[in-house]
Amino acid sequence: MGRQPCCEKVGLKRGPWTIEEDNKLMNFILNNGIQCWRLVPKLAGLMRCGKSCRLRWINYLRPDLKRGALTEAEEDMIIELHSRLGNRWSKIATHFPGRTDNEIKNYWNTRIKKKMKLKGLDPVTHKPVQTKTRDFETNNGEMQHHQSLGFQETTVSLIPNLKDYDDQMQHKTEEGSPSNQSRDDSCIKNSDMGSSLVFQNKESLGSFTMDSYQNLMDNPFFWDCFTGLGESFP
DNA sequence: AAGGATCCCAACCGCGGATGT
DNA sequence: AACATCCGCGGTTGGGATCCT
Repeated sequence: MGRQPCCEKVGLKRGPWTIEEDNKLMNFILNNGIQCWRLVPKLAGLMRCGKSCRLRWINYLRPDLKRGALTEAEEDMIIELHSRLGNRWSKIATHFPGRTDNEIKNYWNTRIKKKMKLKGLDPVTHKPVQTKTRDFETNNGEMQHHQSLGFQETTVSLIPNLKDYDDQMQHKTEEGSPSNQSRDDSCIKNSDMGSSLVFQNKESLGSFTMDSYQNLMDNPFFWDCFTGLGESFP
């Protein structure tokens, strides 16, 4: 039942890394840098394949790694980025200095996915699993109350709109559209952690910033809009 | 206390793209 | 152009830790 070895070479060590191996790899890279991962294990005196060394360095040994649990703000940003980028974890991870794509992917799969399902949202499309939104809205007095507080219907469908927009942009890029602007550039004005995301040229959105998204997410009424959506869909 | 179920994450695999020859 | 090699990415899994009964 076991897995096939990732390298054909027999005798290479697999499984969890020991402290000694970590030290060897760390010392080697800090002293010599990385030219070719394939050569790293040989030169560092490790019985590992280059791929394994690369992964260990990137996901665990890198000195700039941020340790500890992800914050709520980071979690919200992951959701937002995932709604636009899909499962492109490495792209998403570039917005989180010190976090790895593996870490974000794991966090998504083990926690956010569940949270979204509990809120009645499809983790793939970010759309409510429910289709009869009209019935929901008309039968839900609270929803109307929230709208009277300033939450428009478009607010709830915001994430799906972003995804659709991103899909369209990707399609455009794949077709080799003369407008060569990258998808990220077209919708993110300043994508560094902590700065505002500004979505432009989208009829359905107008202008929308990450800050306002954060405000939305922080507002308990926003999440109330989804309460009960999942109950009718096991 | 025991043991079964579930959660979580480090590590692995296979694939596709980039680069070199 | 064709092939080989390497790297990086995303999906998946093994197994330790934790929770539940």
